[in-house]
Amino acid sequence: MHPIRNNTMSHIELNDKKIQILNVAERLFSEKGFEGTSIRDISKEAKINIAMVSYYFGSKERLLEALIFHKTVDLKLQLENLLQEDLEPLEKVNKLIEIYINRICLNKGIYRVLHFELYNKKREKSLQAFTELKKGNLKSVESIIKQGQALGVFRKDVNIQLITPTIIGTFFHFHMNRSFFEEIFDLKTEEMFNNYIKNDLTKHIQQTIKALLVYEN
Amino acid sequence: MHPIRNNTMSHIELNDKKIQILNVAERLFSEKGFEGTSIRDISKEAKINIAMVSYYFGSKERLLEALIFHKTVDLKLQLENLLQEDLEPLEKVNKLIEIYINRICLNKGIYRVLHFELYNKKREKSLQAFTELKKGNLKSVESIIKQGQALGVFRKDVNIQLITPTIIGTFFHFHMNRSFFEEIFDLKTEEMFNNYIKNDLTKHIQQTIKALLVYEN
DNA sequence: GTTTAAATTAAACAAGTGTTTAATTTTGCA
DNA sequence: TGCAAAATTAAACACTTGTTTAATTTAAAC
Repeated sequence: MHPIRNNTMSHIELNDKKIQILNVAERLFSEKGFEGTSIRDISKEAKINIAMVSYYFGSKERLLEALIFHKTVDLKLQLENLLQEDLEPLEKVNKLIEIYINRICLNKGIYRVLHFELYNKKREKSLQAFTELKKGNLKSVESIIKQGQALGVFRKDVNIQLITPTIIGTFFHFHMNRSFFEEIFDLKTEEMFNNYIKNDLTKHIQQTIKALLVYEN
Repeated sequence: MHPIRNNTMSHIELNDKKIQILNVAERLFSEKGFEGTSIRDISKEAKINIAMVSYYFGSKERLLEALIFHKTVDLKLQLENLLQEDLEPLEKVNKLIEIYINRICLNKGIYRVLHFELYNKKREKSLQAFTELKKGNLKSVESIIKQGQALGVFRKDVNIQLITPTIIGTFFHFHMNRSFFEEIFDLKTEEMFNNYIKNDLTKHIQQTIKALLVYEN
């Protein structure tokens, strides 16, 4: 009768209505935080009954788990594909940066949620899945850089594990202080803001990482 | 009778009990978020009556405002002092990075709160104060870099406004994914974690910014 | 010691929370 | 068409939320 009681998260099937709920939840969680968003908010915007969230996902907590799972499954693949491509090391790194920015741009909401709601260690389950994802990503980045080092293009005294923080961190900080940068760069429209990211911010990050990787004392 | 009704935030005097409340609030807001922290949580940990928060600060919202104001007033000065120091451009930049990291380390809590709770634009008042703070900081950074450019030490095609996001963003991303980095770097104790920041992470950021600023094609 | 204001308290307030229930409607299949 | 499972609903549940009230205690000034 009840579709998911005593079920594990990864086996929940996603019909249209569930995906609709997840999308609304993503936006609201990202805008107002997990605690700041009520199930009534979600059901109102998704135009469903309050009970449907519990009916479909079991609880608000498990809705969050389902959301994180749903939005991160395909991220891993994209980086692994990049590994196989036949590109020069620096081109690969630049493409890596573009992929990161693009991915996070497309999923702004969930990344905000991931960072904010997984910071306190209580949500063990979601956190573990997220950690595994990051480990996989780090491996991909590692082998791209080591390829460049083996070819003598990249210097070897860089802290590879800290390159991702610089890429994502720069982008994220820009995003988290959006209204500030909108003001100082005079980015009046959504389009102008996105264009700034696509051109200037991406270029800055690529320039930074390139300098770090190829600069000789 | 009531000490603060119809009063503006900046004029609230801070006695010991208020500061105690602010400190507890900072920790809890940072751990569980603004919405995730109840006044009862705060009053319990601060060992005061629930009504005292409203009595002292007027409301939970104004408690947050007071917290932000209280914790950011002296940040501006530190950067302005650095400007006056007689150092080589690169030394100045390195010291700038150390100041940033140190400041945020000392005030981890409030910076988390600032980023998370000020992201949605509803809290106009606190947001504006924060924006002014960032503008001032940017000015300091700008003139440090321009000094280096005038001396011919730094290249001129860097996006100065995006340097702070790289510094703070890298550090913040590291902090927000603390448990992940604790795992991959095997940082078992608080001390080891702080040492990693003080040595490796700081070095990485300094190395990155140096490369960006002095690298020639 | 009395008085007056401030500090502190327990209790109550209305509103909002996540979740469950039980009844009803819709759906898919025989 | 009939029937059983699934989907959907409104209502109620117990609980927590931020805030206010009114009473009491503490502190300071005269």
